[in-house]
Amino acid sequence: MDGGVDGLTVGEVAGLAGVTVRTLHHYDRIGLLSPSGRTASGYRQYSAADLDRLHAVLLYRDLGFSLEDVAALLADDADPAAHLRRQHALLRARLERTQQMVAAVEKEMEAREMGIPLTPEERFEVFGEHDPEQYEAEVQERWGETDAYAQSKRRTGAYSKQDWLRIKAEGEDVEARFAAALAAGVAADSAQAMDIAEEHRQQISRNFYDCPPQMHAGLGRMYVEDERFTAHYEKRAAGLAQYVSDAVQANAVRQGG
Amino acid sequence: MDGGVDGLTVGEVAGLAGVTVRTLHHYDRIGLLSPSGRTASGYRQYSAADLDRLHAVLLYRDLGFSLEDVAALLADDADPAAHLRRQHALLRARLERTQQMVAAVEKEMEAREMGIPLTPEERFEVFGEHDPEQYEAEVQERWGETDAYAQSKRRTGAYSKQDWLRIKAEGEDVEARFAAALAAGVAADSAQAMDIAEEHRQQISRNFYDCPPQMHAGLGRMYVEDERFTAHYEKRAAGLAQYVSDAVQANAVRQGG
DNA sequence: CTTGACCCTGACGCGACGTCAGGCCGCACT
DNA sequence: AGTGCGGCCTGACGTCGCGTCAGGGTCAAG
Repeated sequence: MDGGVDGLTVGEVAGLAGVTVRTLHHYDRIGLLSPSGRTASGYRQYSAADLDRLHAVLLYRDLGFSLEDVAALLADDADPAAHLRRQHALLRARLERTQQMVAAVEKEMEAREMGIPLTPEERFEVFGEHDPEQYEAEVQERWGETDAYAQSKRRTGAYSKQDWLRIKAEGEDVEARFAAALAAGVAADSAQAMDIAEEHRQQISRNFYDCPPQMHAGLGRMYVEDERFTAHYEKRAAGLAQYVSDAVQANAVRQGG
Repeated sequence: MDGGVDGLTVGEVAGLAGVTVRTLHHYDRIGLLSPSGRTASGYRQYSAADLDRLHAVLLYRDLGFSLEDVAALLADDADPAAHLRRQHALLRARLERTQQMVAAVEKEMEAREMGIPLTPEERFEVFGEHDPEQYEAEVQERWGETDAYAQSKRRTGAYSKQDWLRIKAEGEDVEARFAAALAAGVAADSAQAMDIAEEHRQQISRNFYDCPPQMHAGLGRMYVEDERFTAHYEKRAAGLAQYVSDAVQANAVRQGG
């Protein structure tokens, strides 16, 4: 009658939360999460409030905090709403960082496809926010755009030479057709130009990685934003980078709609 | 003359990659990443290829792989393009999971706002994919929608009672105005209904957490998708949940465009 | 009243480094 | 030519967050 809700055992909580019993023992031992009750025989009993706390602990832990820091966070302010706000902010930050990492990998895939070398800073910049000036000058002169470096980059690939030549030829073909369309005065958002763009997209998907229209649009933007990709296209024809970018984006809208 | 590129020292690589020298020593010791050269005096010399490998190591590590697994991954296939594809897929999976966690936190914030209890499974389901059937029945009968559980949930909040009453009153006000608009036959996508929706959004932002239009639209969808939220509105007036949802989404489009 | 699943408390082990300790390079500055 | 001083080397021990027995009590079912 006196509404004392009974608790869950370690095993039940462990099953619910997807952790081991040992983990819960550990959290009890270090005082991070002690069950609010025990049975006469010493069994741990976890209450609903304990589950709340465990939930917060696991989320913070998953976000990379040490258990000591988690304890501090949970001790700081007892307001649960504040935790939800903080967790929300932290998760959104993580989301953003992951998106940047995805973008970085996509950029690298595209760079590899074209044989364009990325600088070491560029490749690591997504890991932690260390000072970007620090090693810049020094590494620039060591690993600058020397032929040796570019070639070593290209050699690291373990493609079959056959495949590589075929892929290269396909790429050449599409680029040539883009250049021809540009020279002929075909509008970048015309069906003809978009068709070439679509073929470009499917080529990437076949040969390198799955490239949905939206991602393709991102690559298109990069062609005009990153000077090395721009240079790659401008070497063939003036204005080609912008032209390809426009056609790719127009095609993405067409495919997406 | 014979183009042997010289390497980077541990400190330089550490600075570039944002790790400590000790970490690089460790990776060398366990054979995960041994520099391709040494100076006469025993200094480690890292080549560009070593940086490539380190980059992959750090990415996989960041994704949660043990160093042993990372070694296996890197040994598996020497094709760098395969790694990029795999990393891309893993990152996208992580992105998705993070998005789910963000959504879960948002749902919980909203639930707390309305005093609706979430089941334990619901709160933990985003952590690891353990069998959803397993503990379902058992916990359902223990922690089902009893008053005791709901009340204990509500009590866990540490709001000042003043604040809580004011916030509650504000919520009541907006809900009442929604209900009145519905009763008066005002269309859900009319300016009047959207104005109430916008006030609802700003109320959430003020009292609970920053709620941009897009997120607000997500909440709106939940009002008709989750039966408990639906019930909350339907108790006041039939069709109100759908009405609020429509108004909120229309307003999101208006604000977003 | 036994059996098997679950609980308890030590206690040791392990992965991925952090953190000295003691000593060797290398370059600048005097 | 010496003399710092920062950076590099190799042990070796410490730490964190548990995993994994070992040895023993508990509890509902048969």
